[in-house]
Amino acid sequence: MARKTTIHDVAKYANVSVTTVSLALSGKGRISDVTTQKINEAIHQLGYIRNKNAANLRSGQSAMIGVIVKDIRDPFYASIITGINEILTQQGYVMFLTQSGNEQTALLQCANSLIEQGVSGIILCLGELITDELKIVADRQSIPLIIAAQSSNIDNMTIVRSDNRLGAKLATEYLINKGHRQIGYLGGRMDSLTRAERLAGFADGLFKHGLKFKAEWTVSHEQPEELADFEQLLKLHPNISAFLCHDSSTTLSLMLTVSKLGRALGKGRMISYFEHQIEVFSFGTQAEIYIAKNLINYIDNQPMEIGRQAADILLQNTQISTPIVIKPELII
Amino acid sequence: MARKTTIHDVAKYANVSVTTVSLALSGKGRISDVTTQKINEAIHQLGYIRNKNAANLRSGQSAMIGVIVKDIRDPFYASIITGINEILTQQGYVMFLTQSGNEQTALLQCANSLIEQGVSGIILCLGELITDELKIVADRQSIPLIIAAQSSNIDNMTIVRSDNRLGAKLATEYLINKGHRQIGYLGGRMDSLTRAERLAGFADGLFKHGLKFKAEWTVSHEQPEELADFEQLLKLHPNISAFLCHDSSTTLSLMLTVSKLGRALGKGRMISYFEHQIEVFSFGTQAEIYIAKNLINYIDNQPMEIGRQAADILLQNTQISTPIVIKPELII
DNA sequence: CTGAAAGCGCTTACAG
DNA sequence: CTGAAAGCGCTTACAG
Repeated sequence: MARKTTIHDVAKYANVSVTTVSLALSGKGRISDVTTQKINEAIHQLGYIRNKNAANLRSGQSAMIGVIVKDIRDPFYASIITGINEILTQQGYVMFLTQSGNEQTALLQCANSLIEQGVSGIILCLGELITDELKIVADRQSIPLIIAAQSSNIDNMTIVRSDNRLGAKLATEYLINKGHRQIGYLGGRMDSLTRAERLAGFADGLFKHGLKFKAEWTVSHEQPEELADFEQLLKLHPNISAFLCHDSSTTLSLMLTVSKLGRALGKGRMISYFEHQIEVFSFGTQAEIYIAKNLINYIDNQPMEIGRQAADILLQNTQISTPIVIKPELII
Repeated sequence: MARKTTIHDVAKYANVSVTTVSLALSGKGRISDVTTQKINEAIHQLGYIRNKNAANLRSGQSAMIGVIVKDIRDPFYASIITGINEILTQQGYVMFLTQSGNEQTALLQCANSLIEQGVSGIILCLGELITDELKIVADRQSIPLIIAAQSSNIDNMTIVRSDNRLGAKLATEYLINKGHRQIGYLGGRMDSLTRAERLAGFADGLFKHGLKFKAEWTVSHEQPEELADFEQLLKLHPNISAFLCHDSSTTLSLMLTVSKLGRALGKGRMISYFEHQIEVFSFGTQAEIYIAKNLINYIDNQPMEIGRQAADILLQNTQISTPIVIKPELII
């Protein structure tokens, strides 16, 4: 291939000026139908593809959004990104994706790299990672930043997040309405903000129906001991008939434990095959496979919707100081 | 903020020419330590961030790679992308990510959008989607294309993929060596190439040990009936003592079925709590939660490695006609 | 090792 | 509705 075809080639081929071609391309000036036809024909014939680098440089705008995610393999983030992508594509934007991992320095490198590319905004999917330095860098370049998260206590930034508390409350009430009186909460790390919010919602639901929150019916997630802990809990409190599970992994562990003890997991519309049926309500995303199989009730935190809203707000360039809280959906 | 700081500001501040700054930035000319110091100081003081759009435009190069993925929520793809990202970041490249879904037109739009941005190569993670048109477009712009996939029968493009056949064979032999003689294969769609390759490997393993492949011990994945089908199979052939499962979703369905029938799932090092223990070997990625919990043996197709290799080859710009086949790893 | 200057491909007032 | 021309911020021969 010789030289790339440029807007000049198109102009010459279509017998118009470059201005006209440029205007037609961006849909700005009012160009006659005939001219538009000629230009399109030329573009097609020449296989012309517009050089956005040049366009961006000249116009000072970019239609590029950066996303920094801690780990795309986390289904919650994967869904957020799908939502972001949906809106960006729809609005003619493209997405730079960088993965930060847990390192603070890597995080800053990601941001720097995105800013060098000229993104006009950055969406952060970092869980509970600290973003103070990031904000300073972005502010200096006056690049808007927005956080998409499960939970957060950051208050000086625009943020879209889940309503963990409401989700837990609704699930708890569902279980209570089905007749469960002894309900436990399994999983999640002790220091997780998300877990704390959910426990609050769990308590909300219990209190509303005159039930008490019992710390001893709660097991946090300590990697190696989990299964043994669950087993002990089930043996110690055989009358617990339902559990809220922090995530799909916890749900699986519970399933294995229950099956090991010769009891069965139940769901409203499923038939029980064992005497002591235990009902589960899990937190999770649709992307998680066995949840998607329609076998377990779960609270969908709507990560795609979180992504969509975050992208929307960023593109509108509105500064919002109170968090946008996305309502969870009970999938029953 | 007034005007963005440019290379000229840096040059003025550091009392050198723009050439010198540019050279120092890209590490090309031999610049004295003193000068480099002055420049770095100026960059720091001014908060200068290089405009890559301008650099790309002028140099005709880009350090941007495009990725088109069918669905990031698929853990296999998510891991591939993590691998790609690792190499790109390491080499100073950035990644545009677009999600195509299943639509052919969306696919072309993604490609077009990436080319407009000036990517210097595109990695395709599209499963078994057809990419002929894509190739034509990319070729015309002389942009290298590379496929990262689970399986593939495309032969005119550079491709990095899993060795499904070997993985299935190794898993089968493992089960046989543990004493299993009646082994089934569950899950996967009938028309899946990946499934076909695995069945071939499954048969390889069986034949090698003088066992026969029995089609009736095989259930393909038909969404609504799966659980019932598994149950029927287990009842009809109670002597099947082990299964290869096509994916983690299938594994879960099997677990539920087994638990429902009052049997137990076993793994070498696990204790069996029921008389009829069934052993499972699943295909999957580390990202899949319950597999990661170390509860089930699985074949890791090394998607991150597939991503790494794909990125590596693309950056080296080498055309490779025979597929790069990544060896799977048995996680036991 | 450094400086002056051309030009990458586009957009955008400005004048017609 | 269209054209000539300046300039976005950088890189890169070229000459010193």
